[in-house]
Amino acid sequence: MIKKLEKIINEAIIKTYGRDTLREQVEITPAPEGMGDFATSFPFKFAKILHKSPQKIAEEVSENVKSELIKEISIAKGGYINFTLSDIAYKEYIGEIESKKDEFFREKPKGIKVQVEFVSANPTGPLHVGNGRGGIIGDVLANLLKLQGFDVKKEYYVNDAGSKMDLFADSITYYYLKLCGYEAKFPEEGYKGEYIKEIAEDLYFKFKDRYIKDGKPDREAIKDFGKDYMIWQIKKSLAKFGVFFDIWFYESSLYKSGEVEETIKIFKESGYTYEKDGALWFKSTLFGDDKDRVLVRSSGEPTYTLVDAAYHKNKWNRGFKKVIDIWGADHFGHIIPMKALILGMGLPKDFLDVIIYQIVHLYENGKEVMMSKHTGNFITLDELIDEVGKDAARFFFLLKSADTHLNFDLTLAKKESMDNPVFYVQYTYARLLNILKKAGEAGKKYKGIEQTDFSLLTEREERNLLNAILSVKDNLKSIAKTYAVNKLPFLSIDLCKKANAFYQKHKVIGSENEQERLSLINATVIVLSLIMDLMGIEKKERM
RNA sequence: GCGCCCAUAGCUCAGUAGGAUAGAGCGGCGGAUUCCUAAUCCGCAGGCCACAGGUUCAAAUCCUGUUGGGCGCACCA
Repeated sequence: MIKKLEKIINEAIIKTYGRDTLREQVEITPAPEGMGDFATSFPFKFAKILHKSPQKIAEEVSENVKSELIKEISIAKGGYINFTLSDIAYKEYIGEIESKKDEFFREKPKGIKVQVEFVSANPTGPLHVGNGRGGIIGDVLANLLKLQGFDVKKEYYVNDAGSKMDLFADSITYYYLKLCGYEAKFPEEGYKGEYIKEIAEDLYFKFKDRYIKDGKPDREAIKDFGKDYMIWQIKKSLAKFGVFFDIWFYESSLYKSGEVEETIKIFKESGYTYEKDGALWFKSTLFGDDKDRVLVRSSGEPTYTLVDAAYHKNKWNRGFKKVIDIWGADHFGHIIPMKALILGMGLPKDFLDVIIYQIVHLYENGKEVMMSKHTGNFITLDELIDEVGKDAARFFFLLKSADTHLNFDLTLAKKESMDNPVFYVQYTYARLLNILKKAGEAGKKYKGIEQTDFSLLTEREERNLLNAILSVKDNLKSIAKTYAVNKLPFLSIDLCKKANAFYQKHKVIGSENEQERLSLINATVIVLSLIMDLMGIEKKERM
């Protein structure tokens, strides 16, 4: 609806001043209470350019606004223009929602392949709560981008080739050797969690001492076993969390396919490399980095940096035009080098967007719970979901914008889980649905949009709810554009507040404007259902 | 030291790409239920938007500096 109003205003501006160079300056926002339905403040912006007062501009332009969608137009506070919408505007809009349902909010396929890569935690341990935060941001963003018509794929990058994996294998080996009756020494900096022991026990249970030959453990085989075990665990946790990936991409596959070697060649041929101290360096300072980066170590081993470059080249080769990587704050330092690598390989500058989410701090009984895979002292995502439930966990993670720290108070979450806003939204949904159900049972027939007259809905609560619905499509578009998925729960809460305010004060069934109110509630249910689907929150028919 | 993120009500946080009187939840106080789900609603109290300057008709929002908290600055991943 906002888009439509913008168009109407722009036409009026052209008609008034004969030019449209100011087009982008026009913004339509919801009007403050009691000042109509929507508003714009563009006359202030035009004042300097046109050498006229905002008041005058508002007057001149509003005289040229001619649209059946607008019932009333008024000027306030020296230059704001406020609109009151006509019955036709509501009828058209609500009518479309009624007939097309979710599809009304879906944009036409753009034919653009977009990849969202997230979680991508090393398969050296269970997912922790921070991975949950990345998981929900990625999952919901993917949903949102799909709605906007992009061809979206969700991908998990499995780092199964680095030195961390060796350490992981050696940690398992320690317990495995002991189970097989050998002496063993726990590796320095090894992974200490209880799960390491469990993997070793599982390995021993299944294969006894098959992976020890002449007292020497088969590191690769143990690594593979541990990796598969961990990935299986991770997939289970994600499923419980409602997160599913289209593609599981293995780092090791880049070695096998020769793409790592290929990438070295690309960089060497680009002329952006040099040899120093026996290593191959990339001149990333040419692309805004503050130091050059090593691609191949003096030992001949490729660095993580190089492999990541190969990985992103691979993404490009698969036809993605846009790649969104979602990383924890600890990877912050990698953004600039990564973008430099993209440019160094000759890929477009806007190919990669990175979303950084800040650390999740867990609190229990007022004290912070320290989390580290190395000490083994951490709360897993699994445990969190068991404590507060999938819906609450998703909603809570989603609620804060990615770039602010998230304090998750477990004690509070456990104690007050029934006060969690997710229940508010689910309850409201069930309640509204019940009206439609009751109306059906009572034999109340909805006669269709043509038989409704929204100008009859003049109560404050009715207008607020109607206008909130009219903004949703534009809201979703702008949220997708800025990747600000944290606004989704707020959007749903806002809608619910308005719905509940209406519900509390006015009856639907048997009321004078029953037709119009049924239409309003029906549209609210459709919109709320859509937003809950986007967030991956379960819709309950009764609570 | 350098770079980035954060600082808004007692607590947890929003603040729609500079706009009208800065909002919500929780907590506190006071109300509402013969009626579609009270897991609800309405009202009151609570603010130097960290601090100091600047830009603008207009700043919580943009710029500069200061303070406090966090993250990053590897031939780790």
